[in-house]
Amino acid sequence: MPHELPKAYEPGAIETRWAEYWIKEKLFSVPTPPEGETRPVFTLLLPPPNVTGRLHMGHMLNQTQMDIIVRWHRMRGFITLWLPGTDHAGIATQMMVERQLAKEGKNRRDLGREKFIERVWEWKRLYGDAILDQMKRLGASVDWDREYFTMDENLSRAVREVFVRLYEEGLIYRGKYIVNWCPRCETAISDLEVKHEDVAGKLWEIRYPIIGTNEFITVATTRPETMLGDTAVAVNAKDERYTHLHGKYVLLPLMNREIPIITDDLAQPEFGTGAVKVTPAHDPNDFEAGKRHNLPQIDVMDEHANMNRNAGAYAGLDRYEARKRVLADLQERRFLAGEKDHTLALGKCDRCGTVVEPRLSEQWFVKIQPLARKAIEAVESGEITIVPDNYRQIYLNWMNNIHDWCISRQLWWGHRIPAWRCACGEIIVARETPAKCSKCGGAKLEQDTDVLDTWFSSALLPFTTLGWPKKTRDQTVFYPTTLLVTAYEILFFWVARMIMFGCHFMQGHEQDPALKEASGWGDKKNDSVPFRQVYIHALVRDAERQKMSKTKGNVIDPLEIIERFGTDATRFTLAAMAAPGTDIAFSESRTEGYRAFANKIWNAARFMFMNVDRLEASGLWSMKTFLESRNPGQTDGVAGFQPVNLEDRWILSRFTEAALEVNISLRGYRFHEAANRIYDFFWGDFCDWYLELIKPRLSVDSDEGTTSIACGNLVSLFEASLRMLHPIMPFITEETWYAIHDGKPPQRSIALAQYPLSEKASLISVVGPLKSDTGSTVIAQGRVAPLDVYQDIDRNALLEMSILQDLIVSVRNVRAELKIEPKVKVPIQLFARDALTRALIEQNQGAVERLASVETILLTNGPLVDTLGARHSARFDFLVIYEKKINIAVERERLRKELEQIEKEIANGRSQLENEQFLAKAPARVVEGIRKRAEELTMQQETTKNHLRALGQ
RNA sequence: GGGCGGUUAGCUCAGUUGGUUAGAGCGCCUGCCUUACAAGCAGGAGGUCGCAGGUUCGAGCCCUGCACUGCCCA
Repeated sequence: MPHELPKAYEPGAIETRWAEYWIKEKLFSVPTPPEGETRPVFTLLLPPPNVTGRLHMGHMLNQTQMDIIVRWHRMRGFITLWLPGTDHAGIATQMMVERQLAKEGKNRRDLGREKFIERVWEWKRLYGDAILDQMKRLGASVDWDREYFTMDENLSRAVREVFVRLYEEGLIYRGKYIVNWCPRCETAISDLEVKHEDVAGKLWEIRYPIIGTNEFITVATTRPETMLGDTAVAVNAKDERYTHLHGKYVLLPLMNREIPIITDDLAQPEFGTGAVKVTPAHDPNDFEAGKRHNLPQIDVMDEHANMNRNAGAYAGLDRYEARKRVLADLQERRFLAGEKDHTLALGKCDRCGTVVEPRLSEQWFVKIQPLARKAIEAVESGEITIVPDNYRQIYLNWMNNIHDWCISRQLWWGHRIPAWRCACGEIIVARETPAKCSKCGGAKLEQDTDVLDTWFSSALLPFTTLGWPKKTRDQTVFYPTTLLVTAYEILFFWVARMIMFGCHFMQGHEQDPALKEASGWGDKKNDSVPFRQVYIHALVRDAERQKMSKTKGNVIDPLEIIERFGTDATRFTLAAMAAPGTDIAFSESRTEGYRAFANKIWNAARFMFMNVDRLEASGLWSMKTFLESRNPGQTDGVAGFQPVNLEDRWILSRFTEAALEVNISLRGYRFHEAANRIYDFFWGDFCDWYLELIKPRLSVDSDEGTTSIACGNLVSLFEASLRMLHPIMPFITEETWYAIHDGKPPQRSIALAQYPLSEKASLISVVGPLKSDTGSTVIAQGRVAPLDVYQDIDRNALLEMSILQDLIVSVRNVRAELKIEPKVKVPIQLFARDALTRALIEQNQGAVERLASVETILLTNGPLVDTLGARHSARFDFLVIYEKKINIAVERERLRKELEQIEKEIANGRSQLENEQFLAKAPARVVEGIRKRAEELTMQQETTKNHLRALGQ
């Protein structure tokens, strides 16, 4: 069947078609594996995007990396479950809907709680799946049958269960404390949701008159308006300046309230005047001090950060207006002693940017220490590994300094706290709505109006998505999940909390031992952890390394990039730039380059099909017969390949090296290594050399056997290369793979075929470098592998081919120097220094002639004279026979520069070789290398000198 | 204030326990519409690896200090 492919690759239609096909066919759905299943398991939870979300570059990077790892595991034969879902995102979603209401001139209170929540659900139904639809365009191979939403009934029930259990265990408590309050969102937020920003502010000094004396004590503050709520002045007990004031009282200016001078470490002698005002209701440190000294708490602001009745004359004013008025009044009454510039770290609401107000209020908290202890242990003991490793310390530092977690939010959208208050004052925490009070029996119960922090529910997902609190087969198989891939930003928000909850609620859980062993986790002792590994990826920035943000307007829309360059090229860009631990400065020029790569693959496919079609038409070969004979569905290698010629042996070895290395790179989440390795192999080896070398064998002039072997080799190597590339570029590989199989492949998708050499690669352990003689491959340089892996690499073929390539490139180089017209073929004289090289060149004479535009090769029996157009190397000399038409002056200059370079290196090498210390201490391999290099250089030096002489110098 | 990272070609970045000649993509220069590919092919220029010391036979890599820069935490 003839293949009509357009000359340039057009990804658009192809990609959407396959994306739809994969979903329709449910290729990635994973039913619960039955008892007795022995295949290895790989489980990955998708960090649930917000229902308010639109796909951005961060998602795209995150999902590309997950999809690469997931597809790779699936092709390696793992039962591979990738669980997708979305997060209800309490504050964000509520804000969206409130904004929508505002356009109608309404607010949520106009609607009432119930109506409002209905409205949010409606909004979620309309817009909440937008991001999942966009995900489908990326080709993310998730199990859509298991898609969840954090407010689903089963997940909500699990949230209540967790809350009640923690409450019963004394790990959730309710209390009146200072929390971070956002006056705009009108809710408490956790420490993590406050972002600190250094701003230029003032430090004001205020004089408080001391009762019974003519003295004043001067306090320093950045927030003068809160003085209205002062209930003490603190000095340090060790500060001798104030010793005489211990036990005295001051009269609080503007309020005329008598408040004590207390001694407390809150006051640091070096800061300001050494005396500080104490406002227990408006500062967390003052709050603690207040408790130590039994001070009253006077709250002077309301939930909008406006001054309240307790602020006396200032009631009703906004906090900043109040500050101005307080300062003016203090000034007027001569209480203001000074004003200094001062930079302060201002806390702002992560969500809306409003300056956070420390507020005294009644909230629910998680007592975090007992949970943190287990979470620290899990990471310290290596039961969970974090990649890159430096995040491990960051995690542990945070975990060791953790504070109790405020989990109640004064919102309507979210999981409502399962606590009820009886008229008698009793608080009842229960899984189901209680009918009557457990203490007084009264039926007048009111549920807590607050909802839970969104992260509280998402922290449970690794087990609740697998059916918890029921004990399910899914849990036995898929828990702990294998990996978590996420950005650093949510290491604390989400990752840390999942670890805490996982270790707590899944304590005692055991994964199916056979599956655990098969999956490679047999050495792990703790199956309560939510995942075995965490991979933290970088941030995607714009080309100027700026963080992308809507306000800056530098957001790159991944869908727009996809439209222009294709999903495959975009994915490849992200993979190729994703060196662990480094942020990605996304540049379109790179994507353009990888679109060219896709085009290269496309055209290589065209070349293959062109030959296949031609040979089939002449009855010399049959794709169908060939494919059936090799049974490609059953192999992870290059089945049906017959290495008869040097180029065959060579490309097969290069493929083997590449595939082994790609597997090893993916194992370590080194996506950039894997991507570059495939790129170099496919373009640099396969297209640039192999295709060129086999062209003559594919031509009609060749005999039938030669042709059919060449064509079979071409097809089988191409097919295997597609499988190697598939995790990174799923679309173009699926398209061409289907074309190879004429629409009837052995599996329903290349995604279900086998990954090249993954099993062999898994035998290679990564240890220190064991440099080989040739140093030609990474495999040889850095890894230890059992012999049977090395046996697949034909070292002679690699060496021989490198000699040929060296010859061809050198001749091309000389041709360019001599300005020989590209079309003109020239004869060369060639002397081979050893028998191997001579035989090699004789056997591959045609290749050299064709690829280097050589007319004939005249083999000589002795070294060639040095003259223009000649080259000398360790293995051969050659001379291009051509009338010189070059610019003498330019050539001379070039040679002079070259000579300088050579002599510098010779001097370098000589000084090393004359150094006895070096000879004594350096490994023989290195010394030998330098010696060989020195010989070569001396020869080159001679040649270059001779050339210069020939030019009249 | 505390902690962590970065500084390598014009740009964006690789560089795996120190070892022969520091790489890639894009850009640039020269020449080619060579029957798969001009989104291509062939060739080329371009780097005192932030600065200053030190350890070592040998440093882009290890140590110390400095400069600039980014991020996180308080």
